[in-house]
Amino acid sequence: MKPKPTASELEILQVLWKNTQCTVREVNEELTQMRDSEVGYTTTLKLMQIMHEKGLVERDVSNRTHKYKATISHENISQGILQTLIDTVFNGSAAQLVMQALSDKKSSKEEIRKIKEYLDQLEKK
Amino acid sequence: MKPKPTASELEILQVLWKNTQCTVREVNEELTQMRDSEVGYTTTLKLMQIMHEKGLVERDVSNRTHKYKATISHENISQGILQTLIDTVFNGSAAQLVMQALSDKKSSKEEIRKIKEYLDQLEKK
DNA sequence: ACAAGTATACGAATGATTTCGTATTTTCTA
DNA sequence: TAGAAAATACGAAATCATTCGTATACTTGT
Repeated sequence: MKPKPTASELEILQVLWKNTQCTVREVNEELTQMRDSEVGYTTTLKLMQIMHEKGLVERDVSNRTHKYKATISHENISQGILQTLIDTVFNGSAAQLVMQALSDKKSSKEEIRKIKEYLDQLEKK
Repeated sequence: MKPKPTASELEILQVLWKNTQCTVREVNEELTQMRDSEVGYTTTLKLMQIMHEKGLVERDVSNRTHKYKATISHENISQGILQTLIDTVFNGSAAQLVMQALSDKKSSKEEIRKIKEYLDQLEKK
């Protein structure tokens, strides 16, 4: 089974999800921008190599400059993370997590409306 | 400021939140049960001592067998975790997290109704 | 063709978290 | 009251994640 990505790996996946396909340099530059600070190029490279070993990314090696793609979807990963969170922190109740997530939030009317719509759809099924 | 609990520390907080007050042994036994495997007693002890240094728990030392309590609420911690998650994985949108959390779930009618009610209240404000 | 620039590979330092062994003290019980 | 059982303290090993330095190879422009 594919191992859970670590925090740094998740950051990289973030970039890959946005761009479909990336070189190490592209990822490295995005990363440097995301954090406030410079990230060593070889640091990013190494991480992406490790992610490749773990099967979290695949790469096209046909050119000198390798191209990387995520092998798992955002949905997949975030579903896993949420499930873990629900199990370990919210006592198994998705509803509890949802309400907590919305509690302090100044969620816009717009957002709330969207969520309600979504719930209506769910109920139909 | 109080530091974010690590994964293991969170597990221990879990137990403390359920029981209000615990001895190391009680926590250790719960832990052993939660995971499938034996956890060394001194391992649990050490972790709880570290948590004490960090201010994540307080303890009553008046008896030989110390009693531990969490100093932070479940709400506090889970709010922080959710916020981080929203920022790093859900593009800043609480709504996105919420919908994902409910997506694959066979949330009961009952749960959905509760959430809707909650949303209504939110809108009023 | 060579110097500068850019790529990968990889080992190893650093740092943080987790686990455990051992010493010491206290309590209980036969 | 002596010995077994159970508790704390603490240092340090083991593990895991992150960062970086260096070697080496390929590409390009002059």
